[in-house]
Amino acid sequence: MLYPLSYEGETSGNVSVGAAFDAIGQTCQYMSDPIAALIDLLQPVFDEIAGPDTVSESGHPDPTVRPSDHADAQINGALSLAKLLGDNPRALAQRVVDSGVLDNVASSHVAGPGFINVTFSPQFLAGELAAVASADGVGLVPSEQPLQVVVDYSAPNVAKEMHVGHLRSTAIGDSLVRMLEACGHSVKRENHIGDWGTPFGMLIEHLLDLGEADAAEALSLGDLNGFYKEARVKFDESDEFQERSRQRVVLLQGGDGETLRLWEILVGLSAAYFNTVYETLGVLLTDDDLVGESHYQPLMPGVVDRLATAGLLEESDGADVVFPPGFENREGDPLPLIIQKGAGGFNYATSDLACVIDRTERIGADLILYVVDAGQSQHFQMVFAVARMAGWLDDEIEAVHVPFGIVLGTDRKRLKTRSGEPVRLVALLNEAVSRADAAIADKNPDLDEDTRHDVARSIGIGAVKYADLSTDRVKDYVFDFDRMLAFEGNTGPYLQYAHARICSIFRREEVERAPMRTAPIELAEPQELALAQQILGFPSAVDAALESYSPHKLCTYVYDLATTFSAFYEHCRIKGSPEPTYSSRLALADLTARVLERALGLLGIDAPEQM
RNA sequence: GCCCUCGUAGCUCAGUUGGAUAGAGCACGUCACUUCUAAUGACACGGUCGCAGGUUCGAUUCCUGCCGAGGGCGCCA
Repeated sequence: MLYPLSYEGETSGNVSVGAAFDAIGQTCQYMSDPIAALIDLLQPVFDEIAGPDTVSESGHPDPTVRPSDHADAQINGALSLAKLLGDNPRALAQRVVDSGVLDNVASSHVAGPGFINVTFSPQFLAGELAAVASADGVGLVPSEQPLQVVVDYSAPNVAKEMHVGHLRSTAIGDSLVRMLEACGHSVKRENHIGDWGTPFGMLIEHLLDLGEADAAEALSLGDLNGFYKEARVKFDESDEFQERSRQRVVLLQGGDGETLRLWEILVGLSAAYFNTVYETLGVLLTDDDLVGESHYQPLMPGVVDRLATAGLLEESDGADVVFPPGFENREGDPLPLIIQKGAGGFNYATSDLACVIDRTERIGADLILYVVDAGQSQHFQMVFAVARMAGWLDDEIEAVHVPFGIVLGTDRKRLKTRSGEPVRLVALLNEAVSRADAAIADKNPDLDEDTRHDVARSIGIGAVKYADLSTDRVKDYVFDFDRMLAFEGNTGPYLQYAHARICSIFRREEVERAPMRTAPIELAEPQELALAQQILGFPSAVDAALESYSPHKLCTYVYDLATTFSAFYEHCRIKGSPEPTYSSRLALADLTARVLERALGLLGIDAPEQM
C-alpha cells in the first residue's frame, strides 16, 4: 500500500510501503476490511514459523491473502514459505490453522497443495459493519501520515478550444485529487494552462485588429477555435502581420505594459470559458488553481544557472543542454534535454524543470503527479532524470507521470469531426446531457421538467466521466454514446440507478435512513454475507486505486458493489420481513447507498436520489 | 533503426503484483413482471490469454525472441 490509510474500527494502525518513502511495515490490529484484518492476524504467525533468522534475511513472509472462489478468502502464503524453508506446504498450512489466531473471526481449513480457505464468521462481519455504519466515512478515514501532493492536470491552451484530450486529463486528475483528499493528504491542484509562447504575438495582434470589444465578444461566445484560426491564417498569408506578431512576442517577453494588458484580456476571457466547461463537468478546478506557463518564466534563468553551477550544462549545436544517461536519438547518439535554445529562448523542458523546483522548494511537495497523455512519456522521463541529477528530486520527493491513452471513435480511430478536427468538448457534453434527458423522459415520464433536467445533467456528465475513468487509463478507449449511456452493464447510469433505487426503498417504506445506522445487523443469507464483505472492502479499493493512480479500480469496485447489492435485493426481501431482519436489511441498504454515493463522489460523479 | 505502451470471448473491458476451473457487460438464445423501480435478475452460449521458448510446485502475470497496433526519437508546446 503506497498510501498509509487507517481504517475505522476499534483500533487503527497502518500498513505503509511507499515508493518514495521507506517501508514502515507497521501493521494494524483491526481494519474494516476483513481481508486486511486477516493479514494483521496472520503476520505474527508467519513470522514465527519462518523464524527470526529467515525474517532478518528475507523480510516478513507475505501471508498472501486473496479473495477466493472457494471460500470468502484464501491464504496462499504457506506455499511460498514452505518453499523458502524447504518444508511441507500442507503441514505448514495446518500449523497456521492450528495456531488458532483466526478462530475469533473465521473458520479455516487446508485445501489443495497448501491453500488455506477462510470463511468469515457472521458475527465478526456484523461487528465490523456496525463500526463502519456509525461513522461518517463509511470506512474511510484520513491518513495519519499525510503527504503534500501536487497534481498537474487539465492544462488547456489559451485561445484554443478544449477537446477530448482535455477531458481525460481533467476527469482523471479530478478523481485522483478527490481520492487523495479523502485519504487526508494535502493536495495542491495546478492547472498548467498554455498561456505563454510565440503564438501570443499573433493572437494579440489579431485582438488589436478586431478591436478589443469585438474580440472580447468573439471569445466570450466560446468560439475560441475560430479566433485562433483567423489569427493563424493571417500569420501564414501576411508577411506584415507575421512581422508585427514577432515584434509583439518580443514586447510580451520584455514585459511591455500595454502588451501585458492585452495578453491578460486573452487569458482572462479564456479562463472564463474554461470555468464554464469545468462547471458543466463538475470538477474542482477554479481560478485559484491556474498556474500557467507564464508563471514559470521568471524562474527560467535560475534553472539555467543552477544546472550550470552543478556542472550539468553542456553546449551542443549552439544550445545549452543536459545529457541524461540512457537516452539516445535516431542515430544512436546521446539525446539531450534542451534547456536554452541557440537563439536564447527557453522551451518547455526548462519550464517543466522550473515547475519541479517551484513545487518542491516553494510548495514543499512530497509527491508530484502529472496527468498528461502517454505521448509525453519520454519527455517526462528525461525531465525527471535531469531533476534527479540536479538533486531537485530524490528518494524523499517523487515525481510521477500519470499517462493516459487517446480517445477513439467507434471506428477505432482517433476521435475527430468529419472535417478532421478535434471534437469540441462542450459539444460532446451537451449531446450526452440531451441524450440522457431523452432517456429519462422516456423511462420516467412522471418526473417534472426541472428535476428531469437536473437529473439528465448528472447522468449525461456522469456517463461521460465514468466511461473515461472505468478502463485502464493507459489504454486508448472508445467513445460511444450508446454504450456509456446504457442503463445496463458497467456504466455511470447503472450505478446512479442502483443508488437511486435504494433511496426509493426508503421513500416507499417511509423510513428515515439515519436511525438505520445504529440498527443491529444480522447476517444469515449468503447474499447478506457477500454484501457485507463487499461494503467493508471500500477503503481497500480506494487504496488500490491510489496505489497505481488508477481510478478504474475504484470503478470496478463500485460496479461489483452494485451487482452484489442486486443479488441481495433479489433474494433477501425487505418489505414485510419481520424484525429484526427488516431493520437489519434496511441498514445494509442504507450503508450500500452511502458507499455508492461516496465512491461515485470520489470519481467526481453525482448520485441523484431519484431518476 | 532504437525506445515506450498495448495485444484476454464476435464487440467493449476487468483480472488485486506468481495461485486452484481466466471473469463481467453488450450482442445472440431461454426463463422470470398485477410483486420493495423488469431501467436491476437468473440460466445458456462464447477462450490456443498475439506466437514460440525460458524461469518453478504453479505463468494471463516475471525474463528472452519474434508478429501485430499505436506513440516517441535536438532547438514546437
